[in-house]
Amino acid sequence: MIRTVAETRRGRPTMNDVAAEAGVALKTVSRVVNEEPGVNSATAERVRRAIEHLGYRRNDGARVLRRGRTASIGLVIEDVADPFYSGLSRAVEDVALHNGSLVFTGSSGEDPLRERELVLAFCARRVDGLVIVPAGSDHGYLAPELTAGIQAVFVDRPAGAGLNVDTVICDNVGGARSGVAHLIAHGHRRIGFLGDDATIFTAKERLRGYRQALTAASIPYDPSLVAMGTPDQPRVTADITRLLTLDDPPTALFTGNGQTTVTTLRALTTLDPRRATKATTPRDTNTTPGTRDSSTTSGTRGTNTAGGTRDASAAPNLAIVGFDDFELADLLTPAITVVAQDPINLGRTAAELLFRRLTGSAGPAERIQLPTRIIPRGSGELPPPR
Amino acid sequence: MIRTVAETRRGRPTMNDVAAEAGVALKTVSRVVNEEPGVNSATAERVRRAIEHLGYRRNDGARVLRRGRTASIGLVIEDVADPFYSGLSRAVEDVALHNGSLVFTGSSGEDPLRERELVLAFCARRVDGLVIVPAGSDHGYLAPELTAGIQAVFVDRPAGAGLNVDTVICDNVGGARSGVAHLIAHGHRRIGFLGDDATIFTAKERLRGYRQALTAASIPYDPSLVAMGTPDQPRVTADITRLLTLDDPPTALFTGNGQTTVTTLRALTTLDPRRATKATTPRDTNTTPGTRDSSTTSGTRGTNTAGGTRDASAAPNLAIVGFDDFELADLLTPAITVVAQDPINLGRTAAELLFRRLTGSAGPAERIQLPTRIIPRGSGELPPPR
DNA sequence: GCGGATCTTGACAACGTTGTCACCAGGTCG
DNA sequence: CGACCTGGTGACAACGTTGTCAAGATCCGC
Repeated sequence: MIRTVAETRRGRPTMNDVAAEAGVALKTVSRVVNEEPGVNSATAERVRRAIEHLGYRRNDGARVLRRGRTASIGLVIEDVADPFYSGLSRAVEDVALHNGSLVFTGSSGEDPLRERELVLAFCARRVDGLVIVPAGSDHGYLAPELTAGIQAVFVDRPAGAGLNVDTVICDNVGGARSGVAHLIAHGHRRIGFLGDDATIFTAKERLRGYRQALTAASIPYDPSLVAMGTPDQPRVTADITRLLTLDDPPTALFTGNGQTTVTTLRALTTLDPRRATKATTPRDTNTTPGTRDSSTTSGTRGTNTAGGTRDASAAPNLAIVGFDDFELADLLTPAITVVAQDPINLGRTAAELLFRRLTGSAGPAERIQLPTRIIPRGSGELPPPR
Repeated sequence: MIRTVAETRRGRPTMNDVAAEAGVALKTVSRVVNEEPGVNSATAERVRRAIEHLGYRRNDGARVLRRGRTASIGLVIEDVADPFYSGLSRAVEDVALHNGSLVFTGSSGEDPLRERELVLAFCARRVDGLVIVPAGSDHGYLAPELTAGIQAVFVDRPAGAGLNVDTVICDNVGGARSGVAHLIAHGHRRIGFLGDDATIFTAKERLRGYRQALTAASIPYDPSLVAMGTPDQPRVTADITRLLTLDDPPTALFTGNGQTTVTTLRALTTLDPRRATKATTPRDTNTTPGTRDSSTTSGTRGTNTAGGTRDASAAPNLAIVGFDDFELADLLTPAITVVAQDPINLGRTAAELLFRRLTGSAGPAERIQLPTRIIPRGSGELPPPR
């Protein structure tokens, strides 16, 4: 009995090992593995048995080197753990699967440097294409990649100036405008705006929508009603306290993204016992899924709620409309009215566009805008106190 | 002036092109790119300029082929869009980044076949290691990979029989036991159990914990109080209706995972107007983030709540304890008491174990069990009606 | 001025696959 | 019977890197 070298070798068997085992040439194994026609069925069977016996698996790395396409794409988002992006992520993954592609996923955490590192690492792996939720605004580093033929689609936010790439975003201005108009239609004229950090594209756009709605209703814009920043609990609580202790406090709030909405609700519960579910059982955040980062989202304990001379709990029936839908919005009391965008649609549309490009679709860069829609649930229909 | 071929060529420049441009040998470029010592600084500078000029990036695929390690790992989970798994996913990603590795992510969707496909695709890409939340129970297909030297760590659920791999799970039995004991301590003796599909490991374990708690309190086990299955709205609503119309209905519910808890709350809101936030504004699920799949999670509209002869809305103050914490549990009315496990810790622990193996740690397969803890918030402390 | 050490550089094979081309045996057709 | 095709197979180069080894230049001490 002949024992081949392969059987005793360390590590992965190669096509060569299989060929030796089956007594054929390397190329014949290649043909069998790739199901190319023109192999005698008896030979093929012998090869397949050898493959089975040795536990051979094709090395796709080497294959890629030879053929060019890697059948993989890179996905850079802000944070996989954020429900908005994880929905988007899943949609991209599904489209990729459908196109026979694998997905490298990476979270930038709003850090332009990390975004860049991730993108370049993906490019070094020679992914066929990229889906990017940009953190930074300078994407000059992408230019060489693009001219080298890598396809990229930006989602949720556009690319920095000077980069001509496909983009899929939602109608931030229109969505915010309609959400604020909804509050105005229910009688509100003093409407607070709580937004994400002002450097973020979507935050700026939504503020723009807010102002448009005010203008359309001939309500003057009052900067003191606007607060923007990262949606961590202390900051939001402080901002809300400031808003509610104004001489002429808002009767309604428009919150600029999902995280901010949730943080706002938690702040209001802390500030206003009448709204509070159970004042003695503070939230324990350490193990909560879906938070951005355990260090940025601190608990409600010990937040600096003491503040102005007026009582911040003077607004028990503050109306609220939030941008972004979120799980359980319907089960809160009152249920939360939202301007919903569709992360799954966003991801799917972007990925489909990418694969269309990869299969040869030419033409100038597209900019697709997806609609939003209002889902009234109660919190946005509360009238102002008279 | 000499124009090199590289400048006019299509596609990516290679080290060869850079070498030609800089007037050095291929190997010298390799040294510069990899920051190996022993290159004259003037030469190195010339090479760097050529790299810059051509927009060269190292092809990591070829590099991998030569060196063996791919500096990438594969992550297979149930669904990236599920907040539990997306938290886990983010933790794995962070550890990978910290170890200079990229992550291929894939969702199995509880389909053993897809799990297998994903794992094998990752192996074909020669990932260094795998973190797997198994969907199936037969992992024979992994054996050749393991003997070939691929490291694997199973998370959240153990591997199928006969596979000796590292495993990180949480204390499902103990967690469920303590959650149910908590209800018993508050006076309940008729406690319903709503669990995930009975084929899923964690679901079985938690049912075991439920039974242990009953036994410890000398309460007989009543199978009619147990309902298991995929946590889609119609099924859960039907099950709850059945439980509440029993001759001797439960005064408390223990829900076996996050999705089931949420679905249960939604069902109760539908069934019991006294619990309902606003009966006229049904939830609109189409755009909600974090749902398992838009087809499995249907809205509450049109669910078959009509059923038994008794009134299913007869339990306004049903106590509830849920397995898994979830965002907003603290803001519901009443706030929801949960047995929290820590998906981030789960992911981090698994990934760290994987990288310890990859850096040479030998020894027998470990089985790490992480603790859970109860977070009382109100719903689990409601007494039974007298 | 010579043997040897040091520094810098390059030629070449190898990683595991696929594309190209050529070869051989056997059959078909004119 | 020779030209031609066809089905099956294999030899070989190439993909873009890195590891090994060796060679040439320069410098040291004696």
